[in-house]
Amino acid sequence: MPRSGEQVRLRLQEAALELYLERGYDKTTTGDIAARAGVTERTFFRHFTDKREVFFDGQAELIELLTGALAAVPAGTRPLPALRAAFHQAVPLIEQNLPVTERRHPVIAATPALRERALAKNAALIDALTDALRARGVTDQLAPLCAQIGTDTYAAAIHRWATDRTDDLHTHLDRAFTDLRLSANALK
Amino acid sequence: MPRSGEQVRLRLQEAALELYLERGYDKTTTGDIAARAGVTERTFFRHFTDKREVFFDGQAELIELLTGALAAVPAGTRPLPALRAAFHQAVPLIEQNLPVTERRHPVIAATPALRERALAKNAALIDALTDALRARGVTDQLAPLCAQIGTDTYAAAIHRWATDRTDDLHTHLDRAFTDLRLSANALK
DNA sequence: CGCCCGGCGTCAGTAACTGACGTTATTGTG
DNA sequence: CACAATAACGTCAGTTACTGACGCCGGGCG
Repeated sequence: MPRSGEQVRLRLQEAALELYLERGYDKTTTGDIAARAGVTERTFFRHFTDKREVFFDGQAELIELLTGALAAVPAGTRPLPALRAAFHQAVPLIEQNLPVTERRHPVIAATPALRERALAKNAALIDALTDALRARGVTDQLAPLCAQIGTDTYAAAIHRWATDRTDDLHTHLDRAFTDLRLSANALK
Repeated sequence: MPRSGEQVRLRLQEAALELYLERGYDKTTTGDIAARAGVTERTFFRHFTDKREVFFDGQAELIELLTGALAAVPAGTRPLPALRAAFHQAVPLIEQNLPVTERRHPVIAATPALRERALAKNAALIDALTDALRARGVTDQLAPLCAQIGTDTYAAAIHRWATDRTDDLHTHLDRAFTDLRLSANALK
């Protein structure tokens, strides 16, 4: 059983967020974060592989939730409708994480290194959804394309929702997928 | 007028590619690259901002070509057809760069740090295309989504073409956009 | 009570970058 | 054909992200 490792981890995350907001990402060292969390720099790197990773946690939960939801969609459902249904299942988790996400967002937007990592995390989600689509019988040709496009639409919906919160996330989700359908219909 | 800076830049790129292929990205230092190019480590960082950037050059040309091609598409053309037309214009450049791309690909695939940078470069392209779409009168809501989806489709086409070269890149491009249309049509 | 072990501290080391300053080679000018 | 101007490079010192090795310490378990 761990001593109190999980609490140290949480303190490190909170300390990093605070310092990144106060001084900016570049002007805070990993030693600063560790000091505010009451540990040494070495302990920081025992909990997080690098300075960026402390900002992106709980991604595994989202991937498990979405792949699980995708597997639960009735067989025979086409890829993009299946993805849309899975994303609807994730709405509560996203709404619940909004307070943290809103604090992180300006830091990520202002820091290229963090944007790169955010893109990498998104790519990992797409890879997982690609595998989940293949497990549903989607072609190797079609699975990566649909996973990518579906995730993009989902991301667009979240962005619209975060900037204009007059409507529900469910509503934005359906609206974004409708935009996708209408835009794609203009091809040919 | 510069001394011979451009040749040094090219030697550094070639040296980096060779060393990354020989020992792998992690086991080659920036000093190694500089030494093989016949310069010092400091000079490496005068030509490239970091160790990853030496691998991603000529992105500006592609962005200029695509945004220019997008601006040249007849007004009134819907976003995704316009993007498809622009991507067709870039086919010669991509075919011409294939030899270099093929050498870089295995290194990028094996190196997470380089994949992150590749994703960032792709994101920069999407941002440029988003602006170009807005200049064509596309909504702020629709422009980012279409730029993202169009670029994804274009990337899928290139990937299919690179792995199965029996067909033309033009053919793969049209096929991928058709896949997009058919997949999106399954929404409702 | 003593053993075990997981988490932490300490120390030393590597390598990616950065700023400051001096040096060389090329180019335009009289 | 000198000769200044300047862009590119070398040198040096420094910071910081990250890693491996080893020792310590506290808590569970027989």
